[in-house]
Amino acid sequence: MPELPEVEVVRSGLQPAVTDAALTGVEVFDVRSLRRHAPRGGAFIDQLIGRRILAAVRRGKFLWLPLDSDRALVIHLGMSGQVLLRAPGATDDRLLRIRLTLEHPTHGELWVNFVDQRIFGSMAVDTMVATSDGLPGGYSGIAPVDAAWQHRIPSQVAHIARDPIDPSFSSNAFFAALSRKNTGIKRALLDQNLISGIGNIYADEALFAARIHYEQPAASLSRTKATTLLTAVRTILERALAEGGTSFDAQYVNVNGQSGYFAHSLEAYGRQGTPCSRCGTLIVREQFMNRGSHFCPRCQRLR
DNA sequence: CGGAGAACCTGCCTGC
DNA sequence: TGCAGGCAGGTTCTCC
Repeated sequence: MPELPEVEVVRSGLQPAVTDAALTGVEVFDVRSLRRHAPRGGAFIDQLIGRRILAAVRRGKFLWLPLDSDRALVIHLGMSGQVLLRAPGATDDRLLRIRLTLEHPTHGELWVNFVDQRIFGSMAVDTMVATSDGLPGGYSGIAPVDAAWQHRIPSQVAHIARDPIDPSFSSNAFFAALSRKNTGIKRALLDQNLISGIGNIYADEALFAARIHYEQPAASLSRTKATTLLTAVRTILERALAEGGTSFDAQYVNVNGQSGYFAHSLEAYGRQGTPCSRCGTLIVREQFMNRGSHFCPRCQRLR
């Protein structure tokens, strides 16, 4: 479900609630939500109870809460995950998989409910490793300070590329990687090892804005065209973030259960059969990578 | 090794 | 009303 803007909305909502809080309770209702945690079960809880949360950090679609140990609690929302802040004693959310109980020094006790319909999402306790470039591991909303967690990253996130709104993202490295890729541009945009945070919605939106066909070979883009595309990606991600993300239904919500408004601004995704806002040609939907690709057949020609 | 497709899951909506 | 089929915002594994 969630791409960078939606995950960032969750991160920023979590940050004030969890920073400096102590983990006093962990309940796992479905161990399948620990699929990225090794080993499964007990050790997950043992490594969390009594620990203090230092921050809420995000790279691409991965979220983690560094702990006052050498580990972090890694959260991935998958296609349908939600993180909801609840008052203690609140009625269980439907499809509740994991619940954390926190004790915050000023806000008191709080429940963090991890809800996930399809169970592609997960929570995991993971060890932190140094970032390969020595730069901050991800975005935390906190200016760089001399804190060990800032220059580390959970081992299972280390292979994920920086995202395009990360100050340490390298445009040159991205362009170079594109030129080496022997595949279509949409596949490249969705490859989290090249650039992270982009999913099916924002890939279609960025390609529409840059007037590029989704199967255009990645290596065939000129430097100018690739720059246009990266600018479009950033513009769209930031606009979506400013509007609280894209919600089609109650599936994507922020930590308080509220929807985002960017769905009203979509130009291509889900708009098949309706006129292109630029030229009036009907937007087409094609099956691609087991999902839909939406584009204007006139503005976005394969060349 | 890189690239493409399958696999992992459940719930909801549509059409018969 | 019931049910089969299609669809869903992602990542990782396997096969070529």
